[in-house]
Amino acid sequence: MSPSPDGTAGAPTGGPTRYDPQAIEARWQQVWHDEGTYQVDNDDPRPPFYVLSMYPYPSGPAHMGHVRNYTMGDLLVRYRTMRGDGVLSPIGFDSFGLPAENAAIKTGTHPRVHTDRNVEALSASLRRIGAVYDWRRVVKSHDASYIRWTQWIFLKFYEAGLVYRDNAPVNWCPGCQTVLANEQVLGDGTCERSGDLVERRDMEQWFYRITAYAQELLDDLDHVDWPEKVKVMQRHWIGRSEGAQFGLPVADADGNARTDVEPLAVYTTRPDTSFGMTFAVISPEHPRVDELTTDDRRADVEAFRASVAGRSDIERQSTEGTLDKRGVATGGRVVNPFTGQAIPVFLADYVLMTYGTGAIMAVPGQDQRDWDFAVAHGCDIVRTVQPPDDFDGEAYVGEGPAINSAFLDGMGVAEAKATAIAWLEEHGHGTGKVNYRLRDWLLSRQRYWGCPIPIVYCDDCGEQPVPVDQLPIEPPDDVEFMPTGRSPLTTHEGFLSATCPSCDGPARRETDTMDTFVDSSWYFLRFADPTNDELPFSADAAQRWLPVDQYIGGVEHAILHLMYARFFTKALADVGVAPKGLREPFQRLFTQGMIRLGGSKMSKSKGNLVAPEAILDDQGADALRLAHLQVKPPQEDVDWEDFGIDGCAKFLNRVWRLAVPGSDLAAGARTGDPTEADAEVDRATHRLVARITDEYDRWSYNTAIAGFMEFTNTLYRYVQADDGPHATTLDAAVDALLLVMAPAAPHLCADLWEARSGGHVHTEPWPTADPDKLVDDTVTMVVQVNGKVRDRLEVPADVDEATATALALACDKVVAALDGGEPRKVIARPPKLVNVVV
RNA sequence: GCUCGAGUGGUGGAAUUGGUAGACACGUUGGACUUAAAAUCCAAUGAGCAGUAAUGUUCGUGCGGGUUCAAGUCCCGCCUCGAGUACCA
Repeated sequence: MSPSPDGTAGAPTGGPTRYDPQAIEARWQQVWHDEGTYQVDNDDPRPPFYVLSMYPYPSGPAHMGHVRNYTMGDLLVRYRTMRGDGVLSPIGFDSFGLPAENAAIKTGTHPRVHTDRNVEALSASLRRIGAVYDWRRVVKSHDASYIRWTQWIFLKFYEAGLVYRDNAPVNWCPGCQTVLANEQVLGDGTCERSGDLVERRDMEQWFYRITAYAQELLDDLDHVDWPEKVKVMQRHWIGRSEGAQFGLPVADADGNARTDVEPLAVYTTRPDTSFGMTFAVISPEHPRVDELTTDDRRADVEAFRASVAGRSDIERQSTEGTLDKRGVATGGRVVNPFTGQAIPVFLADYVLMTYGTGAIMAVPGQDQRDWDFAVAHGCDIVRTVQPPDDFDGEAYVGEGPAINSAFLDGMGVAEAKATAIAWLEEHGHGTGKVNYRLRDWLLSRQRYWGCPIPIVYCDDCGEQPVPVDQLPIEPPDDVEFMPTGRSPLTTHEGFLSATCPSCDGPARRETDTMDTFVDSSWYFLRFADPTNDELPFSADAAQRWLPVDQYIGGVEHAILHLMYARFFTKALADVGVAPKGLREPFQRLFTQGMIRLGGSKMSKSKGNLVAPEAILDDQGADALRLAHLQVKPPQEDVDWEDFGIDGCAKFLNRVWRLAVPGSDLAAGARTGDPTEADAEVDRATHRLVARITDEYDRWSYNTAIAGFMEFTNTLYRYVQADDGPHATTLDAAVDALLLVMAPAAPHLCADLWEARSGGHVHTEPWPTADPDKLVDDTVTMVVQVNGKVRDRLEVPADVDEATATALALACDKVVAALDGGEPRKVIARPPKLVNVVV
């Protein structure tokens, strides 16, 4: 598919030069870089517009997923620049992380060396696909200048009470030798990175208090222009529920409520069904298990707790297994405050200590799981909502009037809830309560290649934040990587030993580092002010550029990165670092689909990567970019097998032969008065501009590429028609094509534009369409009989309804269908359609 | 189970408010150019039926109903595939 060695053999009679992607692409990449075409200063007079593609983990040269992502971002950067905006287009590298450390263990190469090498390789790839950035603003997570501010922000949050240390049951990945955040554990209980089965361990860990923002994180989703899918996922993850929390007094041997011990707190979303509570269930990890267990049941309870402790999370969460085996009676009883009845307390593994109060009221009449449990353990079942007459199921969870519920009887669910909560509050049993599924963000990792947590431990003063003037705390370079996978920080004396900032006595340093999602939670703010050495960024710079006008990335970050970055932005604003009014980091989000090969996601770990190099060497960057844009709507996943690189390369050749100065295709061009054919090409040119503008604006890149091709086909027919082209009409048409294609195929368009007109196509203003030229004088009107197309007529574009009707009724087909009779009805939608009903 | 999203020619897809279904591309076929091939250019290409042909005609957007003059598009009920989530009380 590469041009034939003798170059011009392919053109009808040959152009003065041939389309040589290698030569022009390298040259223009150099021009954009040397001239700083896409550098933008913070006092740029143009309207600010911030385009950001998620910064990549530097895993080596770009793969196809990168190409797709950064091509789309680049198209937008170039398009908005031509529209007259001062576009901030930064790039950086998410350069901390486990792969570099694993490589060090395997090959002995230091993660810093490995990472720097990969950053270089990836930077070079990005340049080679023609993506343009303000390279002065590069940010790398592992740079000392970035670590410093990541740690500074940690301390700022520490001061504000948004960071804390706690002993908690955590997710431990044996493969990664570190703990993971809840968000990094997949639904099947495996690590999202290594695929290993995640274990439960109790460890001292650091947390960001993201739950303090649960409600705001939920509410502000309404104010961002994001794909609904992503918003739904976040809402689900935050998991707000409204209900009531109240106490169940512990019962004595006679079943009376004791007043000398704390009632057992339960949380429910269905306080309206409380009269149907016939037992309670608590988590095996609940601190009051011992207290509630009677002596005769203690052996069974202990055995049950031991069996649960030995089970993995997946086993425990599976719905397999009979419920009687998954729960055990404690022998203890509590009192249902609504009925005054004593009810038994069970232990069951499905009650999680980490949600609500770790204890639930069980209402078998309205909850299927409670129903199953009640049947297995012989508990009473009382319906408190009247099911419809035709209901033949077990638990009824639908709407209906309350029954068997004293003062709630007859009320609907919503009213009964409110009344039950009011009753609880009035009698001091409890209150209405909102709960969230979202947990605090576990940020510590037992790894070397990450941002160290700036804390020291002093025997006398305890946990102490590192003074900010000692930042950054960098991971030391003189370390050995052990095949055990244990972080070398834990054995590095030079790193470990520190001085207590409070008493100047000896202290030891925290050896955990931060989750790399911490780094990516504020990098977009650093881009606004990347060299600031007083602050992570100035509020003014953030005010100018943030929120990001268009953020672009993979949907795989829908929960993790995007939730964390939102939290950081809000918290940074609240601690006075970011502008007060900056509540969201990314105003608009576009999530592009991933690339599959052989049915599975293309990824390094699957070993099914297609390297772009061979294509760049052969058909060139513009052809590869076009193929990515054309193959499918950008938000959808795509199979590599469906890419049409050759077709795109062929198309670029067609454009080249048409547009290159001295092209034989334009050789016989006429001058003088334009003909109707010329006027039609002129109108097509204006329609192209209008169409592409609209399609770029709504991310319909695949149809935009089709638009280029369609228009090019039109021009080929035009230049090869008997009359030949009109010189100025053709020039205007080709110029317009080069302008609208410039964001998509930048090298080719830049080269042709320079050859034709001089100057840089990418600094030209975006063309505008003349509205008067968007419609033809005549249009094709469809004539239908009973909704079926029977004829097509050329009519004036401004034909009125009466004329259109008359023309339609005069058609042979219509006359035949009417067979002398009158139409029952005529629907006229001039000038597009007339439908005759007979 | 729940929540989203998607099902259109041989293939990827197009059709923004209901108004010519299949743009554009790939593939295939034919023609031009060539000693030949490649490349290039031009043309045809949803399926069926009738016709030498121009053409005519029927069917056709996962399945079954419905609304409408008119449905890929709206409504109801299903099926299949994909994604997310999963005992969250």
